[in-house]
Amino acid sequence: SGFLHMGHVRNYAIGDALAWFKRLQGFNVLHPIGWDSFGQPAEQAAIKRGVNPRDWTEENIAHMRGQLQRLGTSYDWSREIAAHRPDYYKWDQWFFLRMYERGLAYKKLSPVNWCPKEGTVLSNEQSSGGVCWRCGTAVEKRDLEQWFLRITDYAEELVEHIKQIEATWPEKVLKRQSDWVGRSKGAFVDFAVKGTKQKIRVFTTRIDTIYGATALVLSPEHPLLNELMKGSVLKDEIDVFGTRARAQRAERANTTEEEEKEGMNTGILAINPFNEETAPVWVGNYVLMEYGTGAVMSVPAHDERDYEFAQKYSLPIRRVIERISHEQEEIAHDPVQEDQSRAMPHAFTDYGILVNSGDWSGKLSENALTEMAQHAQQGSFGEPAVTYRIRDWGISRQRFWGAPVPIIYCEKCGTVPVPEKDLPVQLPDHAEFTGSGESPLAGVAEFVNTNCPRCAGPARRETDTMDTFVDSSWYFFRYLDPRNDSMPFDPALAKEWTPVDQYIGGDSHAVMHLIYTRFWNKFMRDIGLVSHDEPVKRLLTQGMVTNRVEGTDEWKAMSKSLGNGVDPDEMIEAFGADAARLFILFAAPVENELRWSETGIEGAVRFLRRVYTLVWRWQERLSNQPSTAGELEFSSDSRRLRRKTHQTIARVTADFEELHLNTNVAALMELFNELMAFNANPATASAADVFAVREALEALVIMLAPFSPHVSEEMWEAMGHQGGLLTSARWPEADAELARSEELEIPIQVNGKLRSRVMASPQVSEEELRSAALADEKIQSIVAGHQIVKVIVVPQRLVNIVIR
RNA sequence: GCCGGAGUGGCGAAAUUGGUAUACGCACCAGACUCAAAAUCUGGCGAGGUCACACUCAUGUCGGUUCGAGUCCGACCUCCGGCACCA
Repeated sequence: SGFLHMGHVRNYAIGDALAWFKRLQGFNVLHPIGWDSFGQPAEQAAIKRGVNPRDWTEENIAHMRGQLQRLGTSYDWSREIAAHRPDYYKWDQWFFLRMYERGLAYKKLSPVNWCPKEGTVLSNEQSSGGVCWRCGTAVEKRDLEQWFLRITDYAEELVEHIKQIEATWPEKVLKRQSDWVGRSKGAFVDFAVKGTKQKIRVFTTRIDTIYGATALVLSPEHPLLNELMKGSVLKDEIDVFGTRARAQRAERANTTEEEEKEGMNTGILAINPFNEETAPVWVGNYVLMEYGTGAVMSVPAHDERDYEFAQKYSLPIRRVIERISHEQEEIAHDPVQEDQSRAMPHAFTDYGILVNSGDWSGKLSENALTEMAQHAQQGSFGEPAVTYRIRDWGISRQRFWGAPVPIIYCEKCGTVPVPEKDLPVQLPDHAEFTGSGESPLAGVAEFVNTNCPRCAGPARRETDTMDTFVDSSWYFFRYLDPRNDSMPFDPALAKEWTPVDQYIGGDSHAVMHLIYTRFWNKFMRDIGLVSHDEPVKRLLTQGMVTNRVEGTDEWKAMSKSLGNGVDPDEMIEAFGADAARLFILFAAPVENELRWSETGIEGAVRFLRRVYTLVWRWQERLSNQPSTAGELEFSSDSRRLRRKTHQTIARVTADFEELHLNTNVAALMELFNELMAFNANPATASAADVFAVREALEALVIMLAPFSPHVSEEMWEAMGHQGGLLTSARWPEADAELARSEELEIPIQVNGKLRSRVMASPQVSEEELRSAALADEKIQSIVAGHQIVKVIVVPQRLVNIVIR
């Protein structure tokens, strides 16, 4: 939208710190940036202010690039890309054509999510919860002809491959994805319609309860309904019911309450293939056409919804599963008799023992799941089945500022894909922005009117553009090869560099971008562009940066509309980029919400200034040639400083791998505090003292560079590294020997309570430690008069004396 | 309702995965410097208790395991997030 906010700064500060760390360790790091520049903000600006979306976008990019550079981010700008440029979106179109060839991109008329405020169609992922992901407006359902991508073909893999990333992606993201794909195992069962040759197919995950099915319930939108009701006196009434149910469903799209269940008996009878009993066929507003087969068998005894429905309409409730009893004798009773007499206060949804179920009675219901599904298959009235909740990805958008769908409609030849040699299908320079809801491209005659690539006759272009999530589904692969004009990227480069080692973003994209990009990767694998299943090895979901909303107690993500945004440029102006970055990484763990605070950032300024001052105090001594440690005599104080230095290096190095950046900054502050406490005067310090100070300061400055690069670079130079940039320095290595403590303080507990401490050498034996503890004066006075039951000695850790 | 995650000082948060709870920072208090203020420096800072110690209590609540529990187990409470009739 043109301006960075502190949420961006946090994201980039995390990534930049990691890139610095890995480069200093000697790795070859690809650290790119680009612009997801198609989409609504540019189009809104065009509608409201009449500006050209392309100019507006380019200006914003220039501004944001400046902001990023002022923050000192270390991107490889030679790989910068932008989605709205033809050399990028050409490849969106190329991918679309590859999918079209394989039947993975298709057009169909279907009820789609329509945001009335934005005047466009949205995907299911973008209208999760019944509201538009951008503006929060309740979405409506409209029947429109739209382009879809067959993400459902990959539903199984999207669930299955979670195994490959579950150790390195946040659990909550994978959980949401897994729920979104919504795999459920069950069975299809065909119920014959009495007196016709028709069958009604239901999906159930509980085929074990089928002897308890006392009705079938169809969705009001079920396609068979019309045919079955032909000639029935109830037909008109059922139609009215269906229309009303649809209207009500649309109305409560954004409410949280469950709708009252309503239904109507159709008068049709269906036959349960397991027991040949007839069951009435109803229509019900709670049966979704979009899931399963749009028809369910109603088992009131063992399903809460069916129970509620049966209660309301007095349908019979037949219990067919009994709880497994722990008391042997209870099983011996005849459970059928007992159940029939007992009213059920609610549905029993657990597994148990089948009763009242023909030959299946007495079996464990859980085991019957597979057996009954196989039985249905053998009898040709059903089969085991897996269904998914995820729907195909609708990508048509009635917008100008996106990649045109590369399709041409010819009167003679029909739907014709644009030949690859004609890509990109370029956006025109100008269009009318009415905000009316129809794609602005439809009003651009020179765009719409074209010739058919097959017959050369007059033809019209598709005027919808693609969802911007198409652009972002594969962009990180383009960084590998940003100027390639014959392929999206060279597969050899992908093999070398991908999957992405570390991806950083918000968890708001859990079921949008992050699921699309996994899908896209699998498709790219299938056409031979990449060789791995998953695009991203490790994912970090950073927490939001929030600020108080003026006049309230609420902390919300910074945004223009709430007026609680903080401009990074103002922070840079007031405190400097280094302090802003340091504070944002220090204040909280990277995945936590971060509440913005100006007093916090002042603390970061203070720390940097103190380090800087210290470097200047020692500068003169440090610019001389360093001695080597071997020829020096270290005092106990300088050995202590060196110990802290090497302990800190070890700690920071390890914590960086886990992105525990807040504790890293704390560790650097501790090292600095140790340096301040080091009792040596720069004017008179011994060579050994200078060595220890140099070692500590060099380590400190190098390890500070990922957080605060500018001031670190300047301090590096002041320390005598003129001409040798910090970027070419090497990350320090911890010497385990020097990091080891010379003396340990061992806590002594009595009955688990801390009572005293003794000093001991790290080599002290268990026996020595035990006697030292017992010899301690304080311990003796506590223990006196008690019996010592035992003494627990944890080497190098503690002693616990148990007394009675 | 279902599924996740989290509860530690006034605040942001640490705790090597069962071994000295409260590191580091913010805020606050006192002192030094200053005519004064800011900045800077020094010291203090969980609660109770004490001149000061000692000691007692404290990681949402209650219980359990253990020599020892912020960490493990069980029950509960509160907050945050996700999903929403998915058969």
